[in-house]
Amino acid sequence: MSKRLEIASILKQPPLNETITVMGWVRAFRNNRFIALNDGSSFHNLQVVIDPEQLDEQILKQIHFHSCIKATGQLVESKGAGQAFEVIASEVEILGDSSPEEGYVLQPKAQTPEFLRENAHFRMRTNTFSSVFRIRHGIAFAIHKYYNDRGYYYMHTPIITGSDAEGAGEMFHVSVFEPNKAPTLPDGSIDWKQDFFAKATNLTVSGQLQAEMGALAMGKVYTFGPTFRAENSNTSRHLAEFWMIEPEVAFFDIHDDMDLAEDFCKYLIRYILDTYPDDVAFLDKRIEDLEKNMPKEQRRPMGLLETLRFVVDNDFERITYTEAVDILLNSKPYKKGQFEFPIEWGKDLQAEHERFLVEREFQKPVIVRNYPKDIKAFYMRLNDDGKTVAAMDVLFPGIGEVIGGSQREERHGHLVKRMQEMNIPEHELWWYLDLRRFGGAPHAGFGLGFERMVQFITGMSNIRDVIAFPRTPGSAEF
RNA sequence: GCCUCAGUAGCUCAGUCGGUUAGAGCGGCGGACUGUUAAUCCGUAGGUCGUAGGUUCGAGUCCUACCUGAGGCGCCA
Repeated sequence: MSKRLEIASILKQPPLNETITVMGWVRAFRNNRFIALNDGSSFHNLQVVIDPEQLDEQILKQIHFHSCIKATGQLVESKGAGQAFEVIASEVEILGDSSPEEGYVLQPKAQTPEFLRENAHFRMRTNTFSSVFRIRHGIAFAIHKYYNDRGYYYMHTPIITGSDAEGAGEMFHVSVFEPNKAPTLPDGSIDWKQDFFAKATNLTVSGQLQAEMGALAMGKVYTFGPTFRAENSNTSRHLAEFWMIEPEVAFFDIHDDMDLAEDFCKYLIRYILDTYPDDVAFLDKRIEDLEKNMPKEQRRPMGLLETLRFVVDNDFERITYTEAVDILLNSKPYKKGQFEFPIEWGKDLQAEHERFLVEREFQKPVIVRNYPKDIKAFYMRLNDDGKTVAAMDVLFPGIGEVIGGSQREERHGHLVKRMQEMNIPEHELWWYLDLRRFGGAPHAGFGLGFERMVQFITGMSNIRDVIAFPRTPGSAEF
């Protein structure tokens, strides 16, 4: 019996004229004779050629779209034009039929992402989704490689958190109480002291505060883990469960932080361009085909591949919030009254404003820094002007904010004052304040939305299509 | 949470001004095919028109509510 080989390794080093065994899923079956087989090891298929007259009729009938088969035969140079090699099968075995008659619904044609999302248990068998998930893996790997190569330590921050003050929106509660059976105090409120952790707990919305402990001891750390937000956000850029990367670095100021963010983004894109060129090329072609049928104004200004290369090859634009406001106030859409929301120093930039800056004014990624303190979180470092904080957002074309970060407030007095102003209970974050009282240091960090980066690199328009199991309001299937 | 649009065969869609038996391509099923590239060709089956009400002689088509999905906004990564 010949050894089973993966298609990726066969294409890399073809064992020509040897008898080999391959296993995989049928992507196409043409002319009763040609099977395009894919085993996921590579974007590419291997053609298996069968002789319908020699093959058992029962087996022939089970060679359906996405049936799983095992084929043994000689690897030869292909007589056809579409591929270099093919296997002349002497033996074919059906490992798993996938009969449409029994209800298999996927078809060998373009299918909508919405339909495939409803059939998410099968969608990785398609070209598009297998490419997306190979690239997703590649980005995850590159993240660890990037930080490991630079002396950062990977830190696991808690998924269940006891602090209610992380300041990043609605949280999912974690409790062992049965609904409506929770013990209550005389005033009717729930007695969390009787719960599993003897306090109210939630799923984490950020590992940043804990990562700061690491940075102020180990110097350079990063987290990469699941993050949960119970916000009722219904957009193509939001998930209730997503993955976030949060580097946190001692002795970094806001400029070091921006340098890291830019270098990191470019590294990830370059890594994927270098490592998964076939998958990127396919996704590039996919978007080109999709946009053929769209009106010009809805198309991207550049193709996917072109956009990725452009981001890698050009410096990100860096401006302050105050400069951004000035640019917007002098912009054509503002003067023509085309913005829906007002522009005024002190108000947060709306999506339409960010989009103008990134897609019209600069036409490249933009880092906006030094936001008014009143629209940002308590832990961001107050600038000398007393009005702004050392915060920065990295804005990408198409998907908006990919990174949000800041230099952290390391001065104990300043931090306490901010917490009081913003009604953050000091006793809950006693340890966070202690980090400023004992051996504190300037430090900075940011959070990168993993799925948003995957979205950007793959060009998928909905974030639900770059995570295997999307969790969104009203939806937790699979 | 707000706004807009959509829901017709397994999938993607067409269905005119409210009018008789609801249409196509793909897929399925049956057949043909020794070089195909989402193969092609011939034949064939398949629909309670999202759900519930309402208007009307008559509703896929008009109205109301709800459900589901998409896009945009807000919130954010």
